[in-house]
Amino acid sequence: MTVAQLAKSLNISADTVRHYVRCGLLNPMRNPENGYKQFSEKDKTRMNFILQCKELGFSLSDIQTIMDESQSGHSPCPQVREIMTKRLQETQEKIEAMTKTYNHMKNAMEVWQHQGDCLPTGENICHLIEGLSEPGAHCKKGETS
Amino acid sequence: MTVAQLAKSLNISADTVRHYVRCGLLNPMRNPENGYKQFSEKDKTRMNFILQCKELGFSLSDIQTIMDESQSGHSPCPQVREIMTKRLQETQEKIEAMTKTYNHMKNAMEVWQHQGDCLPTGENICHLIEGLSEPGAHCKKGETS
DNA sequence: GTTGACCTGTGAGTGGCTCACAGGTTTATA
DNA sequence: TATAAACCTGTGAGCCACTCACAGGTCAAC
Repeated sequence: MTVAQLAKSLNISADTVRHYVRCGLLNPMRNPENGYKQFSEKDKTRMNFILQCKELGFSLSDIQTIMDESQSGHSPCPQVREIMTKRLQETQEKIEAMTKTYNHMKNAMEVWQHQGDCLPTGENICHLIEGLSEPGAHCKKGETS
Repeated sequence: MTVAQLAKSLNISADTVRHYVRCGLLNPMRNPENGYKQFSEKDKTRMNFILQCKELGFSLSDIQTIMDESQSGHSPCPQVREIMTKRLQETQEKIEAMTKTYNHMKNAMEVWQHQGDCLPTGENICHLIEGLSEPGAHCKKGETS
């Protein structure tokens, strides 16, 4: 299989395949005639594993770690559990942070619905944004449209 | 104000301040004696604006765009609304994607509680992970600990 | 044999920091 | 006044997971 064939069969981009090869997650043979990467069924299985791991929130280097451990004959399971615990918490924190931002955004959009646009003065950059933290300061006069 | 003083007064890292300067979001004077960055009160106000924008989900280049528009005497408000609409949707999509991943992770952790660790065979890498998508395949024998 | 579509590998760019590091500056002590 | 230690500076490079750009190679149809 070439890069494009493997990519298509797994519904990912050829660039992604190349990226994983460059990272060392995959080590395909080379076609001696033209130097192109040549993937075996085993490579495809490996790629599938990588994709499954990604869905589970593992980073590429996590995946490398797991595969290395397995390759060297040890059980990767304890590491898998440990890494997952870490990633689970990180993901939770990220979601919380993003949700907080999202709520700020939503709130801003609502407030802005009732405000017109303003021309900048030397003192401020955008009334909409600056007004949010100083409730009394948002645009009352000088509205332009 | 030096980098460290500005950073401390706004509770951000000195590296972040330097980063914004490198990006062109801030253009502090230089102390002619030693070439150090020298921030004015106006720079601090500007930095405050940047931080507010970040909380609202704007990217650094969004912020640059907004400040440029304002600086050139035009109202940045229409752009602010437009960019925000885009970022709001992006943020929602990101949260949804992360939540999906999070649920996968949670589910995996639960399933794994009832499974032992396995030694890798030539055929697989980690039963825990591979077992998730092939419900019948997860580790039943050969458990090691 | 030649056109043109497609594919290849590699280098570089993205965002938003964060770290490393050599050297300059400031402060405390001798 | 000398010197040592602590701290601060600017800049370069690295992080992650791709994605894009691009010059050149390959292949099928005519």
